Amino acid sequence: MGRGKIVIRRIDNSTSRQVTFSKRRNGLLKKAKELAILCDAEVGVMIFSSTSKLYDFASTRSFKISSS
Amino acid sequence: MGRGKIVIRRIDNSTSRQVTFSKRRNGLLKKAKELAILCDAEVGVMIFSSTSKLYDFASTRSFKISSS
DNA sequence: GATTCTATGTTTAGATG
DNA sequence: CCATCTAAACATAGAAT
Repeated sequence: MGRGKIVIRRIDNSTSRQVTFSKRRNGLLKKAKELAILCDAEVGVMIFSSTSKLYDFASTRSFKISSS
Repeated sequence: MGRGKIVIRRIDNSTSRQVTFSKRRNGLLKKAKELAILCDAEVGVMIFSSTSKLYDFASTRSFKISSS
């Protein structure tokens, strides 16, 4: 993607890491929503930034937990 | 993507919906892992298929929940 | 139910406001 | 910190297996 292949490994430069976090976080949340809608699935995503700020998505108000 | 643009709306055909679920589920989990590694973030994803089968990913063994 | 193929649509790295 | 641009990398619809 973009100008140059990247390797999946922690990004050392903190500025680049923050920018990539912002972009990919939005991308992940978008994909989660699409999966839930397209496939009628329950999807939950939670992301904590390195500064512990939470970004999340849930396809329903809550997950029903039950024993099977 | 693929041969023809798609609209984000529940896929009516159950076979197509199942195939798309399989592909996009893997795509979402992969993106989650990449985000966690690249950006040093905590990421958790849980996906329940329409038959309630669970597929998930967590960047750590557990999330530490605490009041702020 | 997952996987392979391939044309095409989507995401995104890096640079720039 | 977020928005936009562009080219290149990546994800994936549809068909077939």
